[in-house]
Parts: sequence; C-alpha cells; structure tokens
Amino acid sequence: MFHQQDHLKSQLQESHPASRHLFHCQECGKQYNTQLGYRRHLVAAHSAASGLPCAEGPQSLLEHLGSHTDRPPPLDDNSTATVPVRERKYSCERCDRRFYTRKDVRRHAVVHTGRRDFLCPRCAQRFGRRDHLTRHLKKSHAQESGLMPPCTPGCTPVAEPTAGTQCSVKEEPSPVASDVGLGSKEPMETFSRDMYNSYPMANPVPGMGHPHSLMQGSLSSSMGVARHMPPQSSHPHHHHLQPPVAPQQQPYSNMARYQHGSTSYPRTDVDSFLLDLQSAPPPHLSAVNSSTSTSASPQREVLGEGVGAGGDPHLLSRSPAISSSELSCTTNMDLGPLLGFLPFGLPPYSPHMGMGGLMMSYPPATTTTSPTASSSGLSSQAPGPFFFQPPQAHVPQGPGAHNHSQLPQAYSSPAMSTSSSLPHYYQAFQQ
DNA sequence: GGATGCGGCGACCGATCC
DNA sequence: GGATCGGTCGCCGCATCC
Repeated sequence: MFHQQDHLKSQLQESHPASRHLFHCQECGKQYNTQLGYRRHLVAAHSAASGLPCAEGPQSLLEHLGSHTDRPPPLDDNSTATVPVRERKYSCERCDRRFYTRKDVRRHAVVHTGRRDFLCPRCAQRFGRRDHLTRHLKKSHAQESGLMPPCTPGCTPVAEPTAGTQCSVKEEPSPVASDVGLGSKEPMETFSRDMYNSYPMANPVPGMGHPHSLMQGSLSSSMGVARHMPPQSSHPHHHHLQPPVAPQQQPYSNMARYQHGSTSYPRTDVDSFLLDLQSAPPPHLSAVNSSTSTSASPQREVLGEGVGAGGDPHLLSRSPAISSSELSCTTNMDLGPLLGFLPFGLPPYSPHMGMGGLMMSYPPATTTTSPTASSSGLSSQAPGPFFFQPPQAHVPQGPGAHNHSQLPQAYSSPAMSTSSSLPHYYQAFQQ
C-alpha cells in the first residue's frame, strides 16, 4: 500500500509539521510541501546535476539523504539551500533528550518508566521492548525450543503452552518513573503503555503449574471485564473474548496489530473507555485487588475501582473496542507479592514500587465461558495463549446492557471528554 | 565476546482528510 | 478514492555491561 517514499514523507512531515510549502527547488522553481517531496524531486530531477555532495547513484541517494539531514545546509546553497536541517524536534520531557520522531520519544519513555513488560517465557527475563524479547529469544532460546520465537507471526503459542508464548509482564513503572512522572503526565502515559504494550501473560515458569490456577476468579473476571463484549458486535475491529477452549487459534500477528493500541479502535469507544478510566473515583482497591496487591497503582486504582468497588462493573468492558488483551492488561492482577518469592529472577516485590508492581494476567482456569465468549468466534483477534475468562457472575448482556446511563455520574463527566482517541494516550506526554 | 539497552528507521496498516 | 497522518512492529547498528 504504502512505500518507503510515502513513509518517508510522513516521517519528514512529522519532523517538520509546519514546513509545508517550504521546500523550493532553486533549479527548477518547483515547490514542495514536504521535505520528502523536495528530496524526491532532487533525486529524480537533479540527482546528477544538483550538486549534491553524494557521489552515490540515485538509487541510493534517497536513502542516503537521510544521513545528511542532521547536518546544516551548505552555506553556499546553489541548489538545495532550502532543505531544512533535520532536527531532533521531539524531546523527552524527563531528560531533554531529543528524537527525530514522536514514536522514538514514546519508545524512549521506557527508559524512564523502567517498564519491562515483555517477559521471556523461558527464563523470565524481562525486557522493555518487544523486539528485545524477540532478539533474546532468538539468540538465547532458539536452540532450546527449536521453535519460532513466540512473538513471531504465525506462531501457535498454545500449541506450545509454556514455551511458545509471548509473555507480557504487566510491570508498572519503576519508582523512578513514578517520581518523575507524577508531576507531569506520567500516569496517563503509564496507562497508555499498559494499554499498548501489554501482552498476554502465559505461564512464564513451567514449574509454576497451570497458569490458570493462579487466577481462578481472576481479577479480570472479578472485575467483570469483558463480560459483555457484544458478541454480535458489528465493528470489525472490536475485540472479543477469547474462547478459552481454542486459544491456539490466535495468530500472534493478529494480536499484535490490535493489541497495541491500533488506531483502528473506534474513536467513540476509546473515548468512552478513556472517560471511564480518567473519571474513576479515588483509589479504592476492590476485594480482589486488595487481596492480591498492596501497591496503590493508579492504574489499578482506576481499574479496580471502576469495577470492583462499587463502580460500574462494566467499566472496562463497556467499551467493546477494547480488546480482550487490553482488558487483560488493564485488569492485571498484581502478582508482585507472589512472584517476589518465586525463584526466577524477578525483582522482589516492593509495595513501594507503586506502579512498579509486577503484574500479570492469566487466563482463568476454568473453561466455563459465557455463550457470548465462546461463540464470539473472534479468536483470531484474541491474544495468543491468553484469553479472558468471562466472569461467572453475569450481568445482562446484549446491546443496551452497558450503556452510559448505568454509569456513575463520574463516568460521564464532561470534564474528561477531552481525550478523543486512543493514540492520544501518548499525546498526553508528546506535547 | 555475548547479552542487553537504546535509537534510527523502514514496513505496514487503519483512520482521517480532502 | 487517493493522499496524508499516526500508530505498531521489528530489524539494524552502536554503545554499554558483565
């Protein structure tokens, strides 16, 4: 669909969003809105005679141009004078480090949050980025499993329940992040990262037994999340409960695409979801939360509160756009206290970690599912080995069963209606 | 020297704009 | 409907650590 030039254009415009019509070719007089267009023009029309310092051919010139964009323009600009210097326009709020794109800033945020959401299913080592886990798996565990890395598309995690599973530890930000972020937009970012980077947590330690056993009556179910994902949802991007009976049918590729905050989420649904989270009442852990977590994670506060503590039990699930995996992460159970005792190299649990508690979500042990979940038939979008256990205690399902009218007043607070889309989670600290 | 952390960036995709 | 925007994913190279 899109090619390198298109993407380059996007990227360049991202770096220079206000630089439309700023690129003027002094050789032919053509103007271009974007640096990319101008570059392409240079490559296509003036690559040989443009006086570009590169002796490389046009084939590689376009790519090579990027290597020059950090440099100041030549003082005696005969031809390419108006090419602006590519600057690291996007800076990190916490360290003032600068990046070329916002996405780099976002990814960089992990450095400050200390989040390591990606857990190696074989050695329980955690990584802050998925590709790190992938690389780790390829390098360190390739021969052990003889399988494709769990996070590679096409894998069948459940076919390899313990090894071939992409794991995500819902690790909340480190104390550093908590400290730094409080003054800024860290909470939102933290949550956004939860939303985006959370992956199903398969059993990371084969010796731990069936992961389901850990979460009988998981927080997810106790919170009533995903219980009412409209099985007949007409939205193609809606994420549905994963029928526990066939989790292996979910290609990871599908999961990844939607689980990480794809922009495909219906805006309205995300809005309502954000609304719910942001307007959640003050921290008050639900019974489940209190029994499994001692940290006062804002994330959990919101999530736990919204459902478990008198809040709308449909808080999370009310937004059908939220994938089951997302729900899994947002309803993560803080297993820090538990895992702190487990001998696989996880950092000891510290109640002072705040958002840094190790959180994982496991699929429930039982295979009893609501007809809704089992019949959703949308396993392709559910995360690999991970799935939701619809709560045993059901609430009325079907359209209208979870409309906003049932929400507490706070959930419809207009003050929280500023968020407009899921990507804006990140914009909270991008701007 | 290998593993890991990190940034750069290409590929791809869905949403939105025009 | 094409162009554009904004997002995730993952590869690569480099730096650092052990």
